[in-house]
Amino acid sequence: MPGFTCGLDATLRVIAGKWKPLILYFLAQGGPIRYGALRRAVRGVSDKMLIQQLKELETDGLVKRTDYKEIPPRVDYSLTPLGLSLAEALVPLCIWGTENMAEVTRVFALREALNGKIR
Amino acid sequence: MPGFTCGLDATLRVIAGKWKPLILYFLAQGGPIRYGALRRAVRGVSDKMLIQQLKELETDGLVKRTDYKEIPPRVDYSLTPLGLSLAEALVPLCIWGTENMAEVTRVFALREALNGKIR
DNA sequence: CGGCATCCATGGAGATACTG
DNA sequence: CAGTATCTCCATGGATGCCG
Repeated sequence: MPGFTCGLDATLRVIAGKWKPLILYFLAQGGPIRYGALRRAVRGVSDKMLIQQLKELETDGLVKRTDYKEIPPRVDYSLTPLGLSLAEALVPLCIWGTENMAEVTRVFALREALNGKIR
Repeated sequence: MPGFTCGLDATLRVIAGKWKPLILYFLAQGGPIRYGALRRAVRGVSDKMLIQQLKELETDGLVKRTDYKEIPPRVDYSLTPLGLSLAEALVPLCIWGTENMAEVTRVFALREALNGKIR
C-alpha cells in the first residue's frame, strides 16, 4: 500500500530485514566486494538470507550486482548512488552504537538475566 | 549474547521492533507526550504493541515514563538523554525517506505487482 | 537455491480499575 | 455509558534456518 506516514516510515520499509542495514554498511566500506567476502563480513548470516536480501536490495535499486561470467564464477556487489546515499544516512546510527556500546551491552545483559532470552 | 559485531549492529538491536524508531522519532518532536496522543501519532500501532515497545525502550533507558497516578489514568512519555541522542541519529534516515519517497513508492509498487504482497 | 519445519513477533479481542 | 492506560490469552503470518 503506497503511502507512508512520514519519511522515516518510508526508509524503515526499505531497510526492513534483519541484515539489510549491515549489508549496506559493509558495501559502503569500499569498492565492489565479492560475495564470499561480504558473507564473511556480515557475521551470522546464512547464505540463503544473504542472497535473498541482496536480491531485494538489487530490485529496489540500492545494490548493483555484477556477474563477470567467468569460470570459476565471479560475482561482486556494489552500491548504486541511491544505495550509497542511504548507507551514508546509516552512519550516525553506527556512531551511536559505537559510542554507547558499553551501555547497550549492560542493558542487554540485564534483559537476558530477566527473560532468559533477549526478546 | 553480549558482543556486537560493530556499532551499527548494537544500534540495530536496540531499535529492533517494528515501531521503536517511529516512537523515538515522535517523542523527539516535542516535550512529554501523553499516551493517547502518542498512540494517535504513531498511526497503525495497536495498544498492545505500543505499550510493549514503550516498556522495552524504558527498560533500555531510552524513554522515561511518568505516571501521575491520577484517576482517570494520566501517563506521559519523554526521552532520556540517551534516547534523545539516538533519536537524533535517526534524523538522516528520516530525511533520506523524505527525499526519496517518490522513488521508494515506485519501487514498492513494482514489488507489489510482482509478488502480490510486499516482501 | 527451493522445500519444509519452526519459532517469534505481531495483532486482535477482551478484561480491569476508577470516575464523571 | 464513556474515557484512559495497561495487561493477558490466543491466533497467525511471515521471517529464519536447515537440509538436500
